[in-house]
Amino acid sequence: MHRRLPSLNALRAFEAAGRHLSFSRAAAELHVTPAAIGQQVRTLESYLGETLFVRQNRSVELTVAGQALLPGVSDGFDQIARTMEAFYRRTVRRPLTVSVEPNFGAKWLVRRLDRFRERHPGIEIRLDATSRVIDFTREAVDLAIRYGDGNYPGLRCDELFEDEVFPVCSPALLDGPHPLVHPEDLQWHRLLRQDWDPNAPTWPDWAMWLQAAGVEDVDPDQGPQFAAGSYSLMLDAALAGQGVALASSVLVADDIDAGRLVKPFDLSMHQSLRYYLAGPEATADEPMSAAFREWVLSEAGVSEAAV
Amino acid sequence: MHRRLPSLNALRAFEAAGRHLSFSRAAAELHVTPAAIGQQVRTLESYLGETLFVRQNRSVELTVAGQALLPGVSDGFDQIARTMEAFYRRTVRRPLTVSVEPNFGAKWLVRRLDRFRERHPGIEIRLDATSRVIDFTREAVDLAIRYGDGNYPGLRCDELFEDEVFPVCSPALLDGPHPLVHPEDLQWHRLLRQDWDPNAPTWPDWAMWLQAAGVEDVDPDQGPQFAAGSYSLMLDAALAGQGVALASSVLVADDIDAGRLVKPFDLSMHQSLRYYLAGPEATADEPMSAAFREWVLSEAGVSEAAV
DNA sequence: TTTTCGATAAAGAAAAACTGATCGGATCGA
DNA sequence: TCGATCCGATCAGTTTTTCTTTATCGAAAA
Repeated sequence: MHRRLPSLNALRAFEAAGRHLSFSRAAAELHVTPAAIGQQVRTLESYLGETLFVRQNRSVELTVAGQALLPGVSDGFDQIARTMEAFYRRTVRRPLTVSVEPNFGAKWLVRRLDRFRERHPGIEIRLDATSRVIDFTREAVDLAIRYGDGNYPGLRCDELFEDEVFPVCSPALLDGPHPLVHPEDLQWHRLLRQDWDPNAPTWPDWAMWLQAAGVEDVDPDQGPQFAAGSYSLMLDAALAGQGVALASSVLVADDIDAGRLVKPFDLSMHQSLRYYLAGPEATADEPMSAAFREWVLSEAGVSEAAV
Repeated sequence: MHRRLPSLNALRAFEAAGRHLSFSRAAAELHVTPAAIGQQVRTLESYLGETLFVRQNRSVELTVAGQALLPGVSDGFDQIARTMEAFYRRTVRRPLTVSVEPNFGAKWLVRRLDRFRERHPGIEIRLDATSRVIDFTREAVDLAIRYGDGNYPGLRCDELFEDEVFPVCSPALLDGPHPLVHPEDLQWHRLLRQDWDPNAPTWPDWAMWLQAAGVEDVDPDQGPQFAAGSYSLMLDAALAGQGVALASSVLVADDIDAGRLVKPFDLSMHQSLRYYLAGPEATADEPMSAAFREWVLSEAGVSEAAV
């Protein structure tokens, strides 16, 4: 079977533009710029040797040739799209179960999952938020994201992030009666404190940070306390301007980017523990696991090759 | 209408591979390497989160998922391919008429036209071999390739080649009893001579070349003569080893590349006349004309931007 | 008249696709 | 049993394609 097909991307651009009778709307549908549509259409016209659109200044319409071409092409893409939809639905789809450290899941992963769904519409993710150690041989878990030292024998393990800990607060606190300029200024503010599960890896506490900062006249034991596992409550308090929290760089990155939180001092405490993605070697190359790993590493800004 | 389609190229690779049950044959069909097919299929599998082929060591077969996906996708591409074929056939297709200087047409253009057809299956070329001056307003000619000075007022004109003239002969003459090493050696060989139409642009003759080479004891008036317009007969004689011809670089480039002719001396006579592609400004941007111009310029090794 | 909207052009950047080389396991013939 | 061969996998590097960015243009709308 010999098919003489033009560039399929050009054909798709033409089809969308012809259906909408607008390069801009076609561009919106395909998530590209109108210029890209224009170029693709021109490529197709050059390939065919025939003008497909009459360009008016504020609109386009199909030429006779374009009208002749559009319906069949639309049908073809429809057919393919229907097949894909059926495939997404009909195939028995085992979800990919990812066990995720709860704070990381809430503050980092779930906000990005939409992008994964967009990229891999065939893969359904099932999240399991826990810090438990996973026994992959016994539990129906495909991958786990954990905070630790990366020493997980027998598992395929990829580093996601380094981590450091530093104070964060609402930007409102920078403007108040006692602006946070030097660490000493913390004496005027409440320190939001996190209790730690004695069995789990912990972060530095305020006493350690204040010592590293060389500050002596701030009481590390004043201010609201939050139970182990209530990290996000503590962050909510910080977001609400109720005090200054010691936070993990990974977990506040989004809030800082958005300007909801600020980092008043430069001093960070580097953590030897990091976030890792771990899973059994045996399933590491299955498409679902591989796709998730590749995606999460690229979201983490780590090219997989560099690991 | 919102379609969630994977990469269309990946889908096409999968379809071909599934139809042939072989990456190699799919690669042959799509004119790429098997490695490319393998990567495209892997991309699709990662997108879908599902293995589509079972790889055996010397063959592949479809998984259940692959079997579910293939028929619908095939149908879609078939539909598009049928539409394209119908479009190529049904649309009233005015051929693109290109008037071409006869020697250039024979020695350069026709050998390359297949590549144009492959790139633009919708455009039919009609060649008109003549050296006449074309009046585009009166004759049904879209473009012309001419040998001249590029001064064609009112026309869109692009330079194709510079030209130079030098002796060529069959490689057999290099090994004979009187090998061609220095211009003086020409005295042992026949000079193939071309008469010129007194009204047309001419090339240098042997007398001019011998003078430039500083050779005096070779008679420029001995050897077979060929009538104006019989340039290709003269070249055939040279190809057959019957003598040495004065040839244009453009018109013998292919024969020299293929080793059928050689250029025994370094001395070339530079020509101020060149090959040009010319056509009316008004139609220069029509898809057919633009496609031909772009193609012929790229074949000539001239990027259109540089003109 | 001025603004706005949609299309266009050129150039450079980003992403996708492909090649080429190498490896490795069946299968086939001797 | 041993090569030789075939087919696919993989990886790095490169080419090609595709896209964005920025600026411009002309008619329609305000």
